[in-house]
Amino acid sequence: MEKAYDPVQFEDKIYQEWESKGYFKADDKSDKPSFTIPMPPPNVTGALHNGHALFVTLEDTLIRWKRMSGYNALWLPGTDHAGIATQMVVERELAKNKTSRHELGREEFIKRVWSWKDTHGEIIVNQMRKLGASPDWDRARFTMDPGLSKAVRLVFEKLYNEGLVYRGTRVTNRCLRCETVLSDLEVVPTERKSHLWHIQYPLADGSGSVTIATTRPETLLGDTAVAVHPEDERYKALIGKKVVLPLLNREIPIIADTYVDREFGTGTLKVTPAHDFNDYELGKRHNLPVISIMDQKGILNSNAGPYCGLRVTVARDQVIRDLQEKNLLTKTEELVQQVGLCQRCESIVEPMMSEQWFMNMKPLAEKAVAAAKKGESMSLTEVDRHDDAFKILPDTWYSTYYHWMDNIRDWCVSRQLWWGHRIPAWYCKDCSKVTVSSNDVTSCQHCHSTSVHQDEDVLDTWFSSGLWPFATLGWPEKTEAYNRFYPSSILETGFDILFFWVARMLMMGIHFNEGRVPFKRVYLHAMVRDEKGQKMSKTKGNVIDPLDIIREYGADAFRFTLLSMAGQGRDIKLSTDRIENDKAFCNKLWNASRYVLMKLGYVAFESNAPGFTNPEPFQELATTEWLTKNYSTLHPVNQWILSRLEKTADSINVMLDEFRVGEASQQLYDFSWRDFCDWYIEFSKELLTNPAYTHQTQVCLLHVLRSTLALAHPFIPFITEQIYKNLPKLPGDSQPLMQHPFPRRRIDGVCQDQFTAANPAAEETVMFWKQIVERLRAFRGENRIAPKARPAVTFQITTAAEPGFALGIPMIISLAQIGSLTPEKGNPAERFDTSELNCGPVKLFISLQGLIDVDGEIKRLEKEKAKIADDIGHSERKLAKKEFLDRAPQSLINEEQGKVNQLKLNLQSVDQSILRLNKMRG
RNA sequence: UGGCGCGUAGCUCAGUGGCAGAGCACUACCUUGACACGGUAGGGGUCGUAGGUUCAACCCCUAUCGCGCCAACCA
Repeated sequence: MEKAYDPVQFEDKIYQEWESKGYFKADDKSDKPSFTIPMPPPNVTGALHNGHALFVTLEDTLIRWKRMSGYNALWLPGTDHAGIATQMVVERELAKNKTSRHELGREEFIKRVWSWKDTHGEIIVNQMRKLGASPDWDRARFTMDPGLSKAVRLVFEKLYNEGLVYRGTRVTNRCLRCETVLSDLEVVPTERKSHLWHIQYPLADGSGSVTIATTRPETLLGDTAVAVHPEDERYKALIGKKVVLPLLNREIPIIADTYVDREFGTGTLKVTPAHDFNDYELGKRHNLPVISIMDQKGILNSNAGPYCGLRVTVARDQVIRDLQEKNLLTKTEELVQQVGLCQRCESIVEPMMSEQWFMNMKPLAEKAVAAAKKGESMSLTEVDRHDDAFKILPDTWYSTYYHWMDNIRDWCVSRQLWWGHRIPAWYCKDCSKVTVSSNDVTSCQHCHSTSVHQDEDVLDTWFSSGLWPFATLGWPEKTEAYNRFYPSSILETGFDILFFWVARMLMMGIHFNEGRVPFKRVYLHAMVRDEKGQKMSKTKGNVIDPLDIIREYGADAFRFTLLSMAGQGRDIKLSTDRIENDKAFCNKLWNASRYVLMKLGYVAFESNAPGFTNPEPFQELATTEWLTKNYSTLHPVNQWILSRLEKTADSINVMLDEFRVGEASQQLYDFSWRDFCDWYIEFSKELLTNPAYTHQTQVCLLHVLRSTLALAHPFIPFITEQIYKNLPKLPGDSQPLMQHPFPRRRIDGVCQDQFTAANPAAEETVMFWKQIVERLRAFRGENRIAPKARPAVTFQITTAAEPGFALGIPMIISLAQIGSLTPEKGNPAERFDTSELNCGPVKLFISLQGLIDVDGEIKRLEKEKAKIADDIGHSERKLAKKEFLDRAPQSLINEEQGKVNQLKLNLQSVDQSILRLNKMRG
């Protein structure tokens, strides 16, 4: 094994091995239980960013864990065609070459996008490999694959026939830059400084005027009414009268509607049904005409009279100038207004009338809510058994989910783009009716005319991603894969696409799979931010490139950082400090492994390495069998580490199941570093010198190391696999670590550990020894006893604690770096050069022999005395309270009393020490 | 405006109704044959604020302040 941990040396090599040997593959015919994660398909345009790194790491950890736990694990990868995003990127490329999609024409443009996809679509996929991702690459799907395209068309047709998809004309959000309509979700409300213009509308009868306040003066050209609140005393008399629309001189009515807020502006509202969602509803209630004043590109049309041909923004300035000239603009206020921006290009979204395809979501949403409610009331294991229920973790997201679902609005699914699934609807030139079909249509189903042409629009990208969990498995065919892997087990993704994607998959999945949910659990992770908590963006220049991180720290360290910071529902502030530390963790594991190998005599590190001889060659023994057979003969330290290992494995299994990944990583870290490295390895150095324990300790070292590597493998797969390769092979060891059984308690038959390792007695014993070591070390530290000094220590022990203490003596001597630890024979109170330490049932007497700074030690003891006195006071006050004695549980009272007794003993010891030291000082 | 989350050591965060924890950073010492990407010891917090419930509150309740996110029809 190489002396230095250098991830670059082996990560790629190991990955190639895994992949080429087919270890990532799921099996359609396996009789193992299935476990499925549909991978959120990244956009083909994308390069790997930290958000991807997070989901890849989380999902890879889960899938590796389940795979090792004996499941037929399928992680189904793929990519998304990402309609607008990809079209935008390719258009930008075209612009660089001074051309445009319009110049190329639709067919040629789409060809270009496909070729772009072919050259760029694999980039991100390969970057995932760098992270160690282990999906079944052979099953990779693309949202515009023939199979998925077929599913999309079929779903559209079915929904149309069910009346859930329909064509309608209404106000929609239109991005003028992208030249398409958008769904509500794709419009990002953003605050921005604007003005509130007060405009006078003269009454038609000449009896005065009404002043309205608006942020969109140019839309007055499309006004079809002025609205006031029916109970507004100021305007009551005007209801039913008419005003003359400034600049156009059209007469429009004054209507009354409670929607109007009397407090805002002037309390009167101009109504422009064609260019405002609320005005549209208002107009519908009052049968107002709808006048569109602009075309789809935002150029004013003939309805705008003299402003025809102007861009909206230009028209606004012109309208304001003209109103000013006519003295109709009475006031201009500053105000902060919310405007909708296009999610993709951040240009202002213009609400305008257009004819689009919509999907009625209510009926589907109701079923998706029912499945959530059902799952919410169940335990995790329970929900896994019901196909009509699912669970959301962390559960704080339920309320958000319900709120959105309960208030769901129809979804505008058509887009005026070229890149995407073309809508399978054909219009007849003769009877002008529409034919919707999943198959290409050559004649009108109504009049049989062959004069038909397909809808020019494509579907919203999310329409196809909504089918992802089942369309990728071959739906509508009931393929073997479909039967085995639907419903999938876990859908893991960022909360930012809960509505865009997760909710839609649930609705579509339940609707098209006989009421069976697409996944049993939804895991939502936090967003990766920079170390200041800001969103990473290229413009801010705070982007940390995951590939740079991997190059510098290795994929494992990066993964471990992401996992340990993936606290639930919170931002992840990524900083390189943290990654550095996790690389140190990997390094620690690496070196601990080298130590174990060295002590097994498996490799010699130095020419003068102490030659531990192997009583039996390790190739010939199975550690678990050996341990099972010899468990009762194991030294408490060996039993202790096996016990710690088992507990850790157990809680890691529980935590991973509950998606408490951060806590699971913490457990792994603490066990590996604190228990295994800091204590067990140190203990083992002493144990190995005793021939009685050498062999069993070697077996334990090997067993614990192997188990730790297995436990850590889902988190940090590369380094663990690499170390594993260097370990002695046991009988039956022909597989790589990634196929090794995951350590766990014997709950489901997958366990390989046959001995019962949970051992509270051994844990207690070793804990006691550790405490003594820590007391002694602290004593040394505080008294500045020279590191090389080896003070002699004697002890007195209670008879209850005596049995077994002898076994701990060499351990304590070794770890506390003392000269000796022997039973106290004389009366230490008579020796001035001895300090006394109280450690529960053991009293330690340390021969100081001029080793210490007497004044310093007295000072320390005084401080300790004060602390103990303080603690005694605290406890005694507590015990003196009648209410406490009456109400607190007896066990607690006993515990408190016991504590006081112990503290008093400690106080005595301290007093004794002070006394002696004072005498010593003379 | 509503919903949710967060405010704990200098920083990043755990945490449980029973005298505050970890990692990093900091200080001192240690180059001990796995590891200086290391070891040992140490300093540091009235757990946002104010009330309440309780024998006991960082934890439960109420109010309040600050930060963040999400959903919203106030032009």
